[in-house]
Amino acid sequence: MAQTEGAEKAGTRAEMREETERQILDAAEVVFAEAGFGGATMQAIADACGLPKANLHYYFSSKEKLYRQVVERIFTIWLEAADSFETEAAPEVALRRYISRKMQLSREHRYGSKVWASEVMHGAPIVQDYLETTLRTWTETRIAVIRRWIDAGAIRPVDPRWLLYMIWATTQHYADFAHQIEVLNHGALSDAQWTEATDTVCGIILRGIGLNGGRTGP
Amino acid sequence: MAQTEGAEKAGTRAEMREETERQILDAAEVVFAEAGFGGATMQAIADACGLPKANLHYYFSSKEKLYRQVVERIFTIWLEAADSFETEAAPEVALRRYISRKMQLSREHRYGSKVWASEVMHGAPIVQDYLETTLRTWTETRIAVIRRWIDAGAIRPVDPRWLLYMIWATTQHYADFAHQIEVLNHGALSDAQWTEATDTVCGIILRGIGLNGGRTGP
DNA sequence: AATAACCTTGACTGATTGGTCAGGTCTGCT
DNA sequence: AGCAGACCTGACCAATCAGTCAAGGTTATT
Repeated sequence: MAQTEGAEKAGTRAEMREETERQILDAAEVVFAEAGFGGATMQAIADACGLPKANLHYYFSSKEKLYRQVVERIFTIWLEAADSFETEAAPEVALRRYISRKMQLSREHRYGSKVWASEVMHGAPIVQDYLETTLRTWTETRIAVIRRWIDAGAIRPVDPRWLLYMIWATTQHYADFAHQIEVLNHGALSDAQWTEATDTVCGIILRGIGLNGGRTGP
Repeated sequence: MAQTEGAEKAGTRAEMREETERQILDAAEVVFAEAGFGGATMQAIADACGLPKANLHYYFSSKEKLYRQVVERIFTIWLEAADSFETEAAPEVALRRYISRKMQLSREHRYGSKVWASEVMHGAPIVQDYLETTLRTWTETRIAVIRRWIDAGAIRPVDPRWLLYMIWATTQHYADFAHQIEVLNHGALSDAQWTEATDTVCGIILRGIGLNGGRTGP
């Protein structure tokens, strides 16, 4: 009974193991996001997913290993979203889609975003290599794309780096500073507000680099 | 000798106490920023300012009290910078000055910004009341100012909230994600890069809300 | 049914950490 | 000089936490 816990359907051994690991990772993501790596305790994570602490150590040999897997999972999701920055599309289309996707991610993966932010803020002790390899490569290809747009006169000449940082900062702010935003908003953002915020962010950035990004005419 | 430590000039008792407290707060700011509240240890802070741990407890009764003072000091600096958003100036002047000031703050108070970000990310357990009073009031007055600009047709109609969040996010990103930026940049940003980033951020945002914010013509 | 492999868990441990305290030192004042 | 009050600190707790372990339970396979 203990193994076929709750409402989950029993599957093969491998499926059940995967399911349990996912539950632990989900709980760990929230706890790490809310307390930071140092402030999080294995007991708190165990409580959050209703498992005894010793069981966590059966699936993840150490707190650091568990944390590493949480961060790696976030990075994977980030990478998938990064693909929505299509290098072949027109700047207006590519940027609008990328910004929208990142806003959606901030809404759906608030805790993941916070863990990533926390990790980078603390000097990326775990994911330093990702920054130097995957992220750097991705960034350089996108910088090249933006440069081409500039050379073609499609957008105003701005250093692509500052533009990318602006997009990352603005979109991730809605996850990382969600608490502050919700205090100022007297509650969580509504569907309409998320849409409006996304449109506004797209509008300002696109218009800011010389595109007629707004919904209404110039 | 222990009391007239290092190169500091001896002053009155009160001055020396203030000086020591400042040293501790400076060290604590860095340690809290780099390790988070939970990951920071009093011993690490003590080492960072070259004082025995017991001495820290003489000046600050508990880790939480020390942390609170660090956060309060940051909030004060933030408030002073917030004054550079002059409510009487033209939108282009007010916004450009405010953004520039915030960029400068990100450069000069990286650790403070990180502590604030961390505090808010974890649900503002210490500064919740500041968010609900001071920050909310400040934000509401600036929203009113921006609304007036919109009504006067000075800037395009955008919800002032999303604009403010964009400014906060973008400027603070240069402090909170400094590590990531420096990895991608292969080193710290130069004076010229800071100036260029500031100009670009100002340019995109001002242009994005319908002002001719760039240095060059339209 | 027997067996081996896998999973679960309460109880335990060594190490770390926030905080305390007694006894010492220094400073300013009379 | 002598005293009171402020300051300093090594040594010391009690609590907490990551990680261990042995014993028991469950499942798949033959």
